[in-house]
Amino acid sequence: MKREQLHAPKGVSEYVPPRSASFEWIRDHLIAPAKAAGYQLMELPVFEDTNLFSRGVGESTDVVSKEMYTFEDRGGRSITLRPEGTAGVMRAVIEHSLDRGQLPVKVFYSGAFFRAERPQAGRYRQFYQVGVESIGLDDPAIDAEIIALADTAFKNIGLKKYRLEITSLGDAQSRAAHKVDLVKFLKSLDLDEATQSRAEINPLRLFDDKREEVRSKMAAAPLLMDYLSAASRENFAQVCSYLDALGITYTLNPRMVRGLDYYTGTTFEFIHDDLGAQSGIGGGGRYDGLMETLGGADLSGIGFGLGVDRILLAAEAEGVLLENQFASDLFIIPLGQIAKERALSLAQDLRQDGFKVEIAFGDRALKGAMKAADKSGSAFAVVLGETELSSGSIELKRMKDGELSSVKISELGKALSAHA
RNA sequence: GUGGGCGUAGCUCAGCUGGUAGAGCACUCGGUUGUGGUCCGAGAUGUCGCGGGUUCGAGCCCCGUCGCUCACCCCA
Repeated sequence: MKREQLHAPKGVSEYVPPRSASFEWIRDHLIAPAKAAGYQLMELPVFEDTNLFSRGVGESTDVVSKEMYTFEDRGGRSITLRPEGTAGVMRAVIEHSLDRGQLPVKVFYSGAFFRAERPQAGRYRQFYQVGVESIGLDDPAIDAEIIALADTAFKNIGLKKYRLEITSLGDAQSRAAHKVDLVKFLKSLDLDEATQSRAEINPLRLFDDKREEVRSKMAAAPLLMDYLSAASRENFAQVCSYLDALGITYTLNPRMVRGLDYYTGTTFEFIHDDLGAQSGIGGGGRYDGLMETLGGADLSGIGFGLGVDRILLAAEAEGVLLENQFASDLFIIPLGQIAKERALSLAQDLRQDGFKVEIAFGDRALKGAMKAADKSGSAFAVVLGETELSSGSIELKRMKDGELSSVKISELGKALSAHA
């Protein structure tokens, strides 16, 4: 009986060798700067109570209103696969009273997120994000540090063709004042039905409409930037001057819109130029009311989410991933049973010393095994047979030029570091 | 959710106005005895996405369906 070929669900991103090594490398580099700055891991569930997102992210967002994977579990509870990370982090911070300790609470996370969207280049139904959050203190210096964490990660990866856009969404009064004028302005516009209803849900959304006819109409729209209260303005100026001091280049984009409702104050986005329509590789901002909304103390926080899938795409587009970055140091080719036994323990010893060591398995002809060593990209190869076992010395072959050097088997480790 | 493009070996693709499949790369083995990358030879691999229709006959035509892809929307 023939079985149907099984496929991964539509639109998920998955990584298998050899590309999985690049994925892992990118993800680790995204996390590293946060770790170096004292941020600690949050390992949270991928599914949560649906209310967490409808309350936290906002009912008016597309993410909540039409992109969530929501289902009922066996106990009749409404469960949702996490579409973003911040809400879950806040829930956990409140639940474990982390905010009762020293502030800010500094955490990072890494994992899969889910959104039921139509897949496209750089947009997946299951995707990966690395996020960082600093909760409990409203200090412009933290805003700058958070932004710098992402920027440093991109620089360390070797990305060049990305840019940072920032703006301030101000405080509640700033936004309220602006909204009145914006709504008035939008009413004067002749918009199609779909756009009109979008405007009703969240008038700010019209600022990032890509259609030319909408963009030209929006050119004269009142900007939130111009409605900032004195305090908000001062706060944002501080953030900018810290960024200047850090040597981080950015452009002000007063028309920037984020898709999650909880953002306030400093808000930013990293955009990559080689990516097509889904060009945002990361974004975030401050969220003043989120924690209180979720039943916690009235504390402010700031954080970001970085799209690992998209950043991998960007790194590949820029060609910054080195080909043999992940290859082994040594490839051992044993000849015969006894040699195989010795190869196993030799490999184990060398691995203990920190070398990446592979063994040629399955009795292939020497030529074939050598070919496998070549394909593996390993820096060195050795053939371990009767001669070597009895003499105790072995020919260490440097693969890039074929140069052979005779070394004692017991000193292979030394030789590897010396010849590298 | 809306619209465009595409679905032929693991990958990239070719396949003339319909006559039941090919190339390159990759893979395996070999070119005499224990050393890869070049070269030469041999070999393995496809329900031509799936279902139906037209036809003596369909990978090529028609319908449907699924999938992939790009854009809108949305966002990481």
